[in-house]
Amino acid sequence: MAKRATLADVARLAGLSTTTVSMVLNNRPNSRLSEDAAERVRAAAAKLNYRPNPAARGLRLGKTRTVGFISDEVTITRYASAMIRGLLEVAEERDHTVLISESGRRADRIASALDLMLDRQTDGIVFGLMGAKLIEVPVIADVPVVIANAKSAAGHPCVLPDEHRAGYDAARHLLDRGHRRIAFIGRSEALVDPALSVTIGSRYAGLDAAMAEAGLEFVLQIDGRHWEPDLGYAGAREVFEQTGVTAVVAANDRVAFGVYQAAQERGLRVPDDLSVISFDDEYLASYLRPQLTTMQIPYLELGRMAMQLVLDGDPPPETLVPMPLQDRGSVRDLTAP
Amino acid sequence: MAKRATLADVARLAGLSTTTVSMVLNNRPNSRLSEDAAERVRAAAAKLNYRPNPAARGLRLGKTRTVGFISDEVTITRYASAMIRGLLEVAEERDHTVLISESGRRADRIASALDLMLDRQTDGIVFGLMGAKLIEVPVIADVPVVIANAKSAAGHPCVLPDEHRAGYDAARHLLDRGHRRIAFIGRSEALVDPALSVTIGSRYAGLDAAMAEAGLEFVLQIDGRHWEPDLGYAGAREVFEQTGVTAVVAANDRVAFGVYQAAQERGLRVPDDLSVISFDDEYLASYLRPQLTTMQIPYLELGRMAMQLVLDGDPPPETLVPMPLQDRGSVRDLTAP
DNA sequence: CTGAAAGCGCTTACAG
DNA sequence: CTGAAAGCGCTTACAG
Repeated sequence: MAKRATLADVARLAGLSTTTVSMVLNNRPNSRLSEDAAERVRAAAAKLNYRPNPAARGLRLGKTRTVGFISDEVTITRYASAMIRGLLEVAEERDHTVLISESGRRADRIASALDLMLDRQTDGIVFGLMGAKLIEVPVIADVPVVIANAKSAAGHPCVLPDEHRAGYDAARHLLDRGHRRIAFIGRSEALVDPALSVTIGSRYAGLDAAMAEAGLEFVLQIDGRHWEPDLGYAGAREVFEQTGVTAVVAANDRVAFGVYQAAQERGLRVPDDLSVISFDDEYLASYLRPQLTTMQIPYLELGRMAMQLVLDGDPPPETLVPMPLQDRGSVRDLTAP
Repeated sequence: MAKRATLADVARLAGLSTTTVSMVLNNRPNSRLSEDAAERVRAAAAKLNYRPNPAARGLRLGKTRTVGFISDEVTITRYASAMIRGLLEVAEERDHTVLISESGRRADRIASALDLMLDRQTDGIVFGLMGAKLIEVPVIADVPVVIANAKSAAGHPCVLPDEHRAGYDAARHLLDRGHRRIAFIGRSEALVDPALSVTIGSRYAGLDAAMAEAGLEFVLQIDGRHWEPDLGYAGAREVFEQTGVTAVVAANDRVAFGVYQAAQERGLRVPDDLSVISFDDEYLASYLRPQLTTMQIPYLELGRMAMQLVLDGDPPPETLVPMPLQDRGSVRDLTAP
C-alpha cells in the first residue's frame, strides 16, 4: 500500500485546483463543471485510487457519516445480532458506518457510552434494547437519537414491535381455524410494569380483544412471569385437566417448548391433539418438531427502522413495526375437512 | 449542549499555549510541566468540560483509536453477539472504539468492507466468522489484521478454539466416569475440508486420541454432516439397537437435542439411562432437561483475544483458546457408589 | 468557469 | 520551562 493519495495529489495530476476537484468529486451542482475538467478530475482520482479521508472531512464538516449504536447487552439475547444486521443494512445502503458500544443498563455506563459517541461526532445515535423496557436516556441536543425496542423516560423517539396487533393476530389465527377452547400460559400482571416491559400489556390487550370480538374468553389462564420451559411444562399439565382445550397460546417460545415436552410426555401430538402458538421466534422455534408457529419479534426490522429514522432526522415519537406470524405448522385447522 | 470547548479555549482560560495544554493533557513526560501550569490546565479543561476531538487528532496522527470488526454474518449464529461483546470489552478497557461491518463471505464484499475500514483509518481490523472456515482475505500492509474463529488462505494471524483439546476432554469426561461403551453421532469426513471447517478434524482427532489412550473405540459412529436434531434423533435410534451403550457424544447441541427426543420417546432418562455430551453450548443447551453438558465454543474469549492481539500488534500466526466444559448434569458418573 | 486562502482542532518539531 | 507556527486533508466562502 503506497502512501494514500490526497485531494492535492489529484489536483496536481489533473492540473486543476483542489477546489475544483472537491467540487467535482462531491457533485456540487455548480455552474462550474466543464465536462472536460470533470473528466480530468475523475480520471486522475481513479488513476491514483483516491479515497477521501473521513477524518479530514469530519473535522471540516463536523459530520462523520457515522451512527453510534449503544446496546444494553448485545450478548444477552439470541437476536441482538439481527438488530445489528438491520442497522448495518440501512447504514450501508446510505453510505454510513456504525460505531458500536455496550452500556448495560446502568445510567453511568449509558452516559459514558453516549459521551464516547458524541466525542466521535456521530451523526446520530441508536439505543437498542433486547427487552422492551423503559429506560433513562439523557436528553441531548443536536444529534438525533432513536430508541429501538424500548421507551425512554424522557420521551425520545422510539421504535417498538406492534404487540397489540401481534396479540390480536395470534388469537385470530386460532379462532379463524375453528379453535374455541383456548388456554393461555404466561399471564402476569406483574410484568405490566414499564420498568419490566412497555409492550407486554399491549400483547395481552390484543389477545383479549380478539377473544372478546369472538365472544370468548380463555378457558384457562396460567399465571407466571418466568417465561421458561418449566412454566410451559407445568402450565400444560394444568391445561390437560380441562376438557376440550384444543389450543394453547404460550407467552413465548421457551414456554411453548415446555408445552411440547408436557404434551409429548402425555402422548399428545402437536398439532393433531393440541395446537400451540407463541411469541418471539427464537431459533428454538425451528428446532422443535413440529416447528413452532410464532409471532416474530422483528429485531432486524426494528434495527432497519431505527437507522432510517436517525438518518432521515426528525423521527416521530413512536413507530410501530409489525410482528409477522411465522406459520410453521403447530396450529391445526379444525375447519379443514 | 453549548459549543464544544477546544484546546484553544482551554489554553485561553489557563493563560497558556495550546502546546502546553496538549502536552499536559497527553501526559508528555517532558521537562516542561511545572506542576503549577499542569494544575491550571487541568482545572481549565475540567471547567470547560473539554473533550478532545478525535477527528482532529486522527487527522494529525493518522491514528484513530478505532478497530474495525468485519463479520461474515453477524446474524446467523446465536453467539455472534458474544464475540462482539468480547471485542467491546477489551476495546473499552483500552480506550478504543469499534466500527462494525458485515461482509457475507463474498470476496467483493469483504474487499469493500475492508476498504471502508481502511478509509476510516482504523488502527486494526478483526475478521470474525461464526464457523471456523478457511477464508480469503486480502493481504494489507500497515494495519494489523486478526481472524477470529477462522483461518485465512493468505496466512493472516488467527484465533481458533482448541478443538483437539475439547474433543479429548469430552471423551475423557465420559471415560473418567466409567463409560466404556460410547457412541458418536455426527462423524463426517466430508466436513474435514478447510472450505467447510478448519477445526472439525481436530475435534475428531481429540476424541479419537482419548479413546485410543483408554484402549477403546467408539461402539458405533453415526455418519452425518447435517448437524440438526433429526440426525441426533435418527442416530439415537440406531444406538438403541446396540446393547450396553451408556453414553453418546453428539457432534453439537442440536444433535444432542435430537438424542434427547429419541430417548424420551423410548422412555430412557438422561443421564440415568443414557449420558450425553456435546459441543457448542448454544442457548438450547440450557433449555433441555436435564441441561446439557457440552464443550463451549468460547466466542466471547475469541473476541477478547482477537482484540488484544490486534491492539498489541504483531500477533502470532495461530492462537488457541480453550473450550471450557460446561458441566450441567447430562453425564452420569458410573463410578459413583 | 476556476483558484488562492482560510480554517476545522489537534500535535509536534523548532526556537527561545 | 514555554510558545509561535506549520501542517494533517479536507470544504467553502470569496474574489476573479
